[in-house]
Amino acid sequence: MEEKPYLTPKQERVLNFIRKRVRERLPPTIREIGEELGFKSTGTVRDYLKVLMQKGLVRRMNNKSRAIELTERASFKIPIIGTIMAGKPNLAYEEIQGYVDADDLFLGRLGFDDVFALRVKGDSMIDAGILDGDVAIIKKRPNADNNDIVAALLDNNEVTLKRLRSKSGKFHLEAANANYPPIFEEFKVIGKLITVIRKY
Amino acid sequence: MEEKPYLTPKQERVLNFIRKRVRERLPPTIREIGEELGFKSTGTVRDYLKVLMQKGLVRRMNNKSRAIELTERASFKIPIIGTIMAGKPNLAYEEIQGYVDADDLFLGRLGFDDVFALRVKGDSMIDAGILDGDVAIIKKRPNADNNDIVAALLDNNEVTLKRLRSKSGKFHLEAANANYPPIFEEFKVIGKLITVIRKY
DNA sequence: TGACAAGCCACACATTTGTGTGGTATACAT
DNA sequence: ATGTATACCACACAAATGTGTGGCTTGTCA
Repeated sequence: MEEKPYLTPKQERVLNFIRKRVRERLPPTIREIGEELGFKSTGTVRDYLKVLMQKGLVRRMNNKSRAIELTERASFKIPIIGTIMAGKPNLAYEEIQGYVDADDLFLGRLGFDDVFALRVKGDSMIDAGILDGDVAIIKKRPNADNNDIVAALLDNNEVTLKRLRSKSGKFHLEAANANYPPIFEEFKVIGKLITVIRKY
Repeated sequence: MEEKPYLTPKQERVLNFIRKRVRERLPPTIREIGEELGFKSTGTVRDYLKVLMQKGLVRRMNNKSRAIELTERASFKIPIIGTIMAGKPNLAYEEIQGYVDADDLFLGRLGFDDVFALRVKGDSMIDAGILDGDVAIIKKRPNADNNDIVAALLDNNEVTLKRLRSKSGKFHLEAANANYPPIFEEFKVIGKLITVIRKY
């Protein structure tokens, strides 16, 4: 599934140090790497960086201090566990099926300039699994497709989360709850639902 | 709610540029800031950095390149919009009620060492608003309280997401779907549901 | 009329940092 | 034997980067 180039233990140590520093905010300088790993020559570190570059693990910019970039995504990852081994007292981390990338899960590669959140009030979308108190992540858009769940601005200046329906060329809004009638009045789509998050 | 020191527009621009660069991986050098903001002297930039430090917004290390650190939490934030102004074509960002902190929303301040994710299969928790395909973020724990939703390991080595119930001192598992009977067989709690995420 | 802060600039200098050349040694495969 | 990869070092040099001093305006507040 994932292509990981072979790394010698030493090379791995260098890469791990870079990872650590990047996580902690500031990529290291060549001399900082050398100091940490016990190299007395900057040339040695450069040799390591060269192989890491050749193996596609890091990118660099010329003549720029600390300009070491990891090619792997930086945002934190949560393991997805599949089946669990019998009898084991702990989770079998060997069984990790993959990782959820947090940023990805949230925004799916969108920037977050055009993204905002609404806290859901009421139970009008309960049959769509959207409950009171959930956080709805909305991608700003002036339009949407049939059956999309959208945030819409009503005439009374309320924002509501509803499913967009088209019937014979005209759009209206539908709740996901039989107790709420469809909305045929004027409205304006302000965005499309891309993610729902609920905390317990 | 939040103590934000007063910043002049110019100071804000400098801070925003630093934020941007930090997000994009590498804090800027003094000269990079000057270039972006149109300052011809490094001294000017240092003046700005000095006030930003005095106002507690950034930290610096002496004689270290790019060693500008933001004091604010780094993880990205999504604005929560409240009511929307009438007639405005765009979202009224002045109406932002606050920000969702992504990391926070996910994990609620927990580290992510003891956290993993399960992709939900089936509709057994549909009445709790947990649908097929949702991602369940689980905090590893060997036990939980009555009414908590838990990930549990069954005797047949399957992992399932159910609500934990105690009846006269004994625990069993309940689906949130009338079509599924409660589970009284042997099981082991492996973690507690803390977040549900659904992507559209 | 100060005094003071915000906003700028020029320029010299010190330090940090990256680049590059030329080595040495070991191990392994052809 | 020759080549190639790994794994180091010393050292000189260039470029980037941070520091510091001394200015100069424009406003505002007392």
